[in-house]
Amino acid sequence: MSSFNEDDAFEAAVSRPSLSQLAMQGAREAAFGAPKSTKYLDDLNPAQREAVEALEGPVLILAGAGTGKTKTLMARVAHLITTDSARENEILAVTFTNKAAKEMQDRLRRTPFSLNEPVRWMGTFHSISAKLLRRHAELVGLKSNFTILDTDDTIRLLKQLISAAGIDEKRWPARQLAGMIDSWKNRALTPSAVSGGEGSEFNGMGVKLYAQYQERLLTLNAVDFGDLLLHMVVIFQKHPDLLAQYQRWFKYILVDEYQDTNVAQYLWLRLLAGGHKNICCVGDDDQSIYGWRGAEVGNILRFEKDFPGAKVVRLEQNYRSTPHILAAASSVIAGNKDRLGKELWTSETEGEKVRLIGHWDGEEEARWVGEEIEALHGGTRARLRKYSLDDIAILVRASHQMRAFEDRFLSIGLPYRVIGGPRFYERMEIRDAMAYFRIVTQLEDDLAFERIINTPKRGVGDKALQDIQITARSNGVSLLEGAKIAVDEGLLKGKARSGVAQLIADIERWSSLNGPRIRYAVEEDDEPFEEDVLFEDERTSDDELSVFEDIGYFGERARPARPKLEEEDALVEDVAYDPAEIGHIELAEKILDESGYTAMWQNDKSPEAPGRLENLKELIKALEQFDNLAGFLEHVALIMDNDSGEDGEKVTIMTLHGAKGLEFPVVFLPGWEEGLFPSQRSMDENGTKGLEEERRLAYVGITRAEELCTISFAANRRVYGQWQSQLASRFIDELPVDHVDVETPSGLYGGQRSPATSYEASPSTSFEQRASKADVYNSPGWKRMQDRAQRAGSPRSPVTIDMKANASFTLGDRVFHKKFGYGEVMEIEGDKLAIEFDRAGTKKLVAGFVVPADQAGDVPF
DNA sequence: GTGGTCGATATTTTT
DNA sequence: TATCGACCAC
Repeated sequence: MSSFNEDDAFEAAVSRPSLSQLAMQGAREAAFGAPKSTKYLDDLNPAQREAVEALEGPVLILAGAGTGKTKTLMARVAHLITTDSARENEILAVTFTNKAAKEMQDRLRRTPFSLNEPVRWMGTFHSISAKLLRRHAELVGLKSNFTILDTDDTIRLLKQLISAAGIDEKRWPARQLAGMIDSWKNRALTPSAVSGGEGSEFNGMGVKLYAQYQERLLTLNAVDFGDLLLHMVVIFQKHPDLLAQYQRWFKYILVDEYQDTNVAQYLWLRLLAGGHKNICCVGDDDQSIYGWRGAEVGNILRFEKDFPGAKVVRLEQNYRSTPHILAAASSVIAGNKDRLGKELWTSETEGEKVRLIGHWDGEEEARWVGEEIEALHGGTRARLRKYSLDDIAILVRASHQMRAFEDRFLSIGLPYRVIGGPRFYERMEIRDAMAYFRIVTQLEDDLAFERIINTPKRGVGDKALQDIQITARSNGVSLLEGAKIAVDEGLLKGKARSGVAQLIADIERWSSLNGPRIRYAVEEDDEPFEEDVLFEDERTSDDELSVFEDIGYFGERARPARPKLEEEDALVEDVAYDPAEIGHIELAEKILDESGYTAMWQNDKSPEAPGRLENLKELIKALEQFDNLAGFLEHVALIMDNDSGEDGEKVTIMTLHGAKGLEFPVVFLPGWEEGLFPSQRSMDENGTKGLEEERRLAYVGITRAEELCTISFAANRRVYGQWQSQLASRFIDELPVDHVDVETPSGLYGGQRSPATSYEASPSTSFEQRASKADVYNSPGWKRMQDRAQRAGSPRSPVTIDMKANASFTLGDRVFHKKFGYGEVMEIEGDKLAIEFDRAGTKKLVAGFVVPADQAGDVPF
């Protein structure tokens, strides 16, 4: 099989070989196949190249921030394929987030070499595990069409178990139990493996409840996120023959962000890499910030022991940030003891120093940042270029810090986007809609049924629900069946009865319309062990296979729901359409309409309602990319795609955690105060380990910046409504003085910001010397600000008025704001409005951010 | 079964 | 200070 290789064609065209050469080449190609181009190696630096070319055996790539990690990884994939070491299909590439997986796919597409087929086993630990578990579900007592529960489902389930166990839910919240179970699963502990001491936590019932929970999941034919991995680890451990097949299949394994792996993931990898040991892990111990979530930095620190003879390659040349920014980051991270050691460097020489500034309070800080952003955006900052708002990010330690910025930006009319809030699929309306889809797709999905039985209101309360649950349990059937019996036997009365009866009829009708029940051929080589590799006893039986096919769990690669009669569809066997079937998109709309769910939000007057309807529309739109509801549900269970098509330039506000892996020309790092950052709680709960993780967070924050990094802190901050005076963070003392400019605080009622004056460090400071909070506290600007503050009294921020154009509202107008809802205009001051919101109180806003009440739903951000 | 009030509570977050 | 959940009154 010869394939056209673009690179070769390109080279041939450029070098213009003679006809005879061409003929020779043709002959050679016919005999040996086209010579493979390794152009992707050309723009790698020596370290990257070394990492790419070390194909065999265990390799650890220690890739500092901004050192071309993804590029290197993808060049490695290219190299594996070009050197015929593996086919696309035999490479397992694992990431943590879908975003990272997607980025790899994109990157791979841009790598100069040509794929013969897609690299299919590239995805998150969870999505790959789900794919594997669907094949082998029966080995852990599940059916292949199991449901993947999210955190919310889990908590509701645990609540039931806790109250059934007669435990006071108040003292022992389900959340806490969920956290414990999760951490057990993160450590690959099945109930029987949990140690006695730990298991008797949670009022002595910890493990018992864990075991009960697992049983319940099995009867529900459901798994939680942790199970996806844990079940696979258990399967691999119990079935060495099966494991051996996968070991043989996945010839090369690549792992991204290895420092974030937990024990279960580590075992998962170790098992799969156990045969050939061709495992290449990329990571940065300095960016391990998920210890609290079960990540074990130990995994990366121990790599060489786990895989003797491992090759370790360090990527230290940074292509992202200026030298000052790198110096600051290096200087801070040097404070950590447990490190593999790495020093970032750059060939760049130019750049602004890291800016450090103290403010009087949090609002002042937000005000200053707002003004800075306007200046940067306007291009009026000396020595600096003009920036798009998209170039600018504010990275905070805790999400509550975002508020000050949101409030401020709202009132000066600076567009921003908050990343990280509730994820799309976590929103109430999305989950409700999904629950409808779930019950229709799987009539036994009790949790889904429970969720929607009274949404919208059908007069079904706790009592009615309980009756149904009892009926279902005593008959050993699903809730839906139980409900049917309860209706038939007259156990339900009045409203509840008619409501439930209607719902049951609806669900059955929708379900009958749910399709399409296409049988589509699984593409050749899509999965290991089709035909040739599959051992006879492991072959999925025809029955089971048809389950997959019917519900479309191979849906990602499946053909369109109603394939047109094109040639390739000749592969589709046995296409059976029921003429009564409607497409899944229409069905979804039908369900939401007929259930009254859409109407419920249309009649809702709360500020969120229009947004929720909007989200539902997006949900429907998202369906277009799938062939059927089942395939879609799988996607949503595992993916948080929050990329709602945003319009216009916006400043990004997000947490430091959320910023890992991203980069911005301009970064603001506010709130560097003891207790807040480093977080007091982190230090209290995890001591030095906690502090080191906080420090790594600081490192991550600084290294996000390409051109300009501004660190700030406030002397006073409102914490839970109480004013507290704050001390500048110890991390500030760890900044290298020669790479930092101390800016003059504008101070209380300062209004005008003084021009960027570089604070001259005392002559005795050497290159290695650290900056100090004292530099700020002793700066003339700080003293001036303190004086003013003392004269003015309590800490509070001035309100500046920006006179921007337009908007015509009259006193008393009813208006709508996306965040605050409906309200009435009470005051007008230029283009600024004071609005008394029905629910959110009185706010001052720029007129551009509200619309007349009758145009709700069409508000700028 | 719904709506209101009161009190406890308060990082970081992916799948 | 703000939010969420539980409990109580209609």
